[in-house]
Amino acid sequence: MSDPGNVRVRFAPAPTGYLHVGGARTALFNWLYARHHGGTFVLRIEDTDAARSRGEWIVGIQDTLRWLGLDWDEGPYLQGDRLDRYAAAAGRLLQSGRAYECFCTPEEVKARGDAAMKAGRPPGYDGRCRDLTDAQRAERVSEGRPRSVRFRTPDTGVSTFTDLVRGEVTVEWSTVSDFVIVRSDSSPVFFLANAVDDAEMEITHVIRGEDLLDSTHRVLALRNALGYTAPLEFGHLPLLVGADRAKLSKRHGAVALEDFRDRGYLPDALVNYLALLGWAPADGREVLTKDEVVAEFDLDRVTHSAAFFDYKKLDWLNGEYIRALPLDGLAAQIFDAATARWGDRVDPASAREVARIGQERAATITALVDMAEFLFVADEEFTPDPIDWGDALAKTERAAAVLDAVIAHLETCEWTVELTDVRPPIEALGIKPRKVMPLLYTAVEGRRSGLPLFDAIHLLGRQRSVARLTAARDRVGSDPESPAS
RNA sequence: GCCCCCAUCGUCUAGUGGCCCAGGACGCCGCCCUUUCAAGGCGGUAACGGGGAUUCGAACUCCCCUGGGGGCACCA
Repeated sequence: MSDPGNVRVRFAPAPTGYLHVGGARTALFNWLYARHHGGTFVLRIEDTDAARSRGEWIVGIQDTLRWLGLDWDEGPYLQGDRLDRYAAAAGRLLQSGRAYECFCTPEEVKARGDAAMKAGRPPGYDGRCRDLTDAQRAERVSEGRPRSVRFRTPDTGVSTFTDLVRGEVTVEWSTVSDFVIVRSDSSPVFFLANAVDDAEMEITHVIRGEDLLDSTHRVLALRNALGYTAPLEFGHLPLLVGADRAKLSKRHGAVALEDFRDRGYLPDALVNYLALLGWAPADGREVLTKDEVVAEFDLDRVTHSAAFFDYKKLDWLNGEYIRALPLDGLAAQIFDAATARWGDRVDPASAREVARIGQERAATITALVDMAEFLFVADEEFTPDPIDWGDALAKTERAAAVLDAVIAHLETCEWTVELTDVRPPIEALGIKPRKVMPLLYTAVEGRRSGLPLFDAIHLLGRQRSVARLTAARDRVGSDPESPAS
């Protein structure tokens, strides 16, 4: 649109776990950037860490992206299929002297790094193998020492690049130590594979988390050493943080996207919410369709500071989406979710009624299904929440009389929603209906809140409703008289 | 420890020198509506971290401090 060039972006997750909100947000922003600019969205799986990568995660990540509606135009490319390219690139770097063989073990490097840090020096690689002679190298090889390849970073000067969201970022090369690009088992490390792939896949814009900001200098140096000259721009997104303001990670409150699906969130609502984390449209709208976000999205409106994932706001937004859903669609979702829980006790017509009656009141699909539990659960398994029941009973005067009156009414009334309104018989006792509602809700629906009571009773049917109220009446009777009266 | 990034209501944000004694949204509080609870309507509470500098004038520019975060792996 505003940039008709051939934008090519990629989402490049490591298949070392499920996709969490941070990763999903990165994927989304890449997708948005591609769609806004009419570009190409590439999916690339960075599985160069064989020890941690798992095939099932490769599948899981794709499932999640599909669920969110983030379709990719190319890929998934697996780095595991491209190892020869990385080896060739490493060979070139070795050849040109931009990289060198390193015979230090990870343990040695770590130990020396720790010692350096204690002594107040930078903990990075100390350059021990930087300038080995041929003879020294031969000696180490003959000793059978492990051999990795390290990239030689410049000794002096500065590295500067212009970040699309943050502006100019500069670092002194003296603070960037040499880093491994090929492991001693000859597998490539992230930096190498990343640089090679971004070049060969003709990526034009790298959009990723701010935790990768510092590594950009290394990637740029690598690209340079490899002779890649095509322009590549970077944009670093603010991190998503937990309640403690620390980066979200799997062991730190990061929730798998699948959990959102299981908990009844709508993908469009989640996408909408995620888009608002670090970005806002110029006009301040909060509820936006994907197309609207695509139309407005660009990196120059991405914010700079970390954002906290606020479930309260997501709940509100998800509720907006549920309320906006066509009844048929909501009914189908309720039916599916309820069937998953109660099997063939669930019928489409009832599910549709639940959807119709509950649509206005639920924040999530799951919450709505929970409201239908009283209806679909087997009668012998129906147990009112003991806490709700106790609270309601304690606050209800003349509970026994109320229940008797309601039961009598329901046993004889015509079975319409209008007539399952149980207020008249309660009023006839000289009691305000609102005072006894919690008790009746709990008796019929098992909890103090849920679907509107008269609809619930009507849906449940005369026999089941009366049975539950009678059971409640029995419980009251066994109490040593209504406590509050 | 060193390097980098960041800094507006509790939270997500608008704001790019005067329109801002700072706007919106979520949350929270109150009222209304009402079949308890929600939803909805109305109203309210609440922020430019501190100090300098530039300027007739700073939330917006610069510097310092403070605070927060990230990075410094044969993880990505």
